[in-house]
Amino acid sequence: MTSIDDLAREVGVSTATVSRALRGLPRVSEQTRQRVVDAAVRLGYVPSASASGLATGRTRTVAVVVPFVTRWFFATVVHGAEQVLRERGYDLLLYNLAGDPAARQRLFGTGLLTKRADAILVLGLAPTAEEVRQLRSGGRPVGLVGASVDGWPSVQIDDHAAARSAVEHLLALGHRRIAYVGGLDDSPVDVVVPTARRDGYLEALLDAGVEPDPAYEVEGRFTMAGGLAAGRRLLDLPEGPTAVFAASDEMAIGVLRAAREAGRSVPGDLSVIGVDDHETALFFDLSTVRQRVDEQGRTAARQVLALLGETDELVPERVVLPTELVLRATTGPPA
Amino acid sequence: MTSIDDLAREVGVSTATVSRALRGLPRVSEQTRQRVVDAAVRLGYVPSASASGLATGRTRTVAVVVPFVTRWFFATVVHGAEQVLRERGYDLLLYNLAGDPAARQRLFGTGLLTKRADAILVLGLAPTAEEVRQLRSGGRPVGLVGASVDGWPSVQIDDHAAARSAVEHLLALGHRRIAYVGGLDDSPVDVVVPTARRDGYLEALLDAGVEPDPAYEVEGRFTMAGGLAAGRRLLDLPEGPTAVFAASDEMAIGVLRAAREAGRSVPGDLSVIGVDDHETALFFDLSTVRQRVDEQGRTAARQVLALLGETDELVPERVVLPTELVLRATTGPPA
DNA sequence: TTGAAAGCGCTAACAG
DNA sequence: CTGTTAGCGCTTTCAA
Repeated sequence: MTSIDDLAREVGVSTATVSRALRGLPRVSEQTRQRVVDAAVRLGYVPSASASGLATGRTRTVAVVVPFVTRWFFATVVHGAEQVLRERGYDLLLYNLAGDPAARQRLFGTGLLTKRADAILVLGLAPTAEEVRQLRSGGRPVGLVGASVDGWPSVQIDDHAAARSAVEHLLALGHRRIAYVGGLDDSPVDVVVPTARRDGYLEALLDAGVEPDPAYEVEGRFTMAGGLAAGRRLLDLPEGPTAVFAASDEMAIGVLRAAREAGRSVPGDLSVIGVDDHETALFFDLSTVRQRVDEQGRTAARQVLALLGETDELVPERVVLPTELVLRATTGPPA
Repeated sequence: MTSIDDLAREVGVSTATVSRALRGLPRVSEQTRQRVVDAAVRLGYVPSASASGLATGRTRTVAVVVPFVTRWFFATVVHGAEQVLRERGYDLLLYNLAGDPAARQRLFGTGLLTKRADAILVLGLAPTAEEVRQLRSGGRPVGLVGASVDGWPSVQIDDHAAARSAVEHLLALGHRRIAYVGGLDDSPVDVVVPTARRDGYLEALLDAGVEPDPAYEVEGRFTMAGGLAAGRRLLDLPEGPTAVFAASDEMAIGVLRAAREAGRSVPGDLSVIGVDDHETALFFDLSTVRQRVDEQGRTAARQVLALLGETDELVPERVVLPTELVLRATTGPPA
């Protein structure tokens, strides 16, 4: 492992000069810079992140906290964020809660994140007041995806409007018995998104003069399996819905499966619409509300980089990305 | 940010004692340890990773290199690895190649990884001889998932056998015109897995006395979209296959879609089988060859941790995890 | 334009 | 059982 000293000795300059040369700072002659760079390549020199981190107090690392890496949505946001971070030479430290509340507490409760990263990106989590306090005390920029907190940058879609547009589509088709499959549970995650989508659903119904039926609100845990279970429950109802709005495509796909199991035709007997435009939605011909997922990651990364002074771009503090109704084959008029 | 000095002063001991106490080293009285720990909690002390990294030469971080985070398979392996790393107090640095060959070269070519992490996990990539040399020169443990290199720990399935079992199933059903959808392209990734699966496919055919037809080998890029395109091509053939073995479930799902588009019934007109037992496979009733994906991540993590001296477990150097034929509704006898 | 030197916060001998 | 001390490999004044 060649160190800056080796390199300095090799070139015959001081370590200070090497440091300046390699980081493109002024006050180094073009000629020396060239010699330093050449030698660095020749010796395969790579600066120690620990050493420069210790000296500068910055690690050139961003911590990304995600509820579940295995979910397409979060993986895609991570992908987007990674790309722009990498461009600026930042590394990405991944913290996967995997649905474990203890992990969440450990992570936010201790100053861990703050010590290890220059900035923190929190995905799909609405930090509690206490967590906000703890994160704030760390003094590092924090960016949010899918939630927002005063004074912090955030990226999200208008969940309320997205839900409304889906439900309004179903209403326009003539449906009145419309169910909602979402995540209302007390899982460690996703507390704000499902709530907003449910509110949008309820509001659209009320505006259309349709009385919401509590039996039509079912837990789907944001997974296909959860959607399947939810779909079964709904189809077992004495007077079941003619249409289902699922707060995510994965749940919608589960509902589709339940319909098939029950021998109901889609959209003849049951219309189904989701949210996301998940990779698989196309393959199920699923109607959905599309959102640009990797763009959310990219934007969030840009926001914190801006706060770190890494870019001159003006990145708005609170970004709300548009959604788009995508009609495919799973929605149609009721029988 | 309270430092070890602050803490030492607070408790009235030396920094050395604080360091020992907090790391659970011997040669500290239980009483002092308690006082140190209490004070640490009270002051919210968290050691600086940069400082201890610099002092020890170890960062308590593992770098994980993945071709595509957004693919379910890799996200799931990362999830598995993350869990066991976290247990031992290791952080995970994520490097997503996202299919960019330049990124791959930058990553392996410079000593970056080696400097930043105590160990490296490479997923779904068969390192070139040059890359092996470079990684080896870093002197850090390297673990592989989905490939293997002499002297390095690895976890994989027997791709050859997995493919054979799928194809033998199709043969047993009476199919003779069996196509292969895989990844044969020169993408930066997956060079070994698709090849092994294709070989298994060919061998199974030959053993059964079936002459392989080159027109039946189609590129699917390991994506649903690629599988769709592949399926279309196969179904357009004058004398198309009666069965398709896709090297991944995602491609198999694409083929299913192509069949539906073309009005072919599955498995009546076309049988389809994949590999993975992807989350979505159940929902498509897809026959497949199941592999335990997160277990691959867990095992790989354990292997490098063992090499780092973090565990007493005996972890075999080369692990081959079993696969299992899962028969659902997309395979049946030819018409 | 360059160099000397003092840290950054922690660990690891070595003494005591 | 505890403290002193010398680094780890960089960055950053301050001088030259």
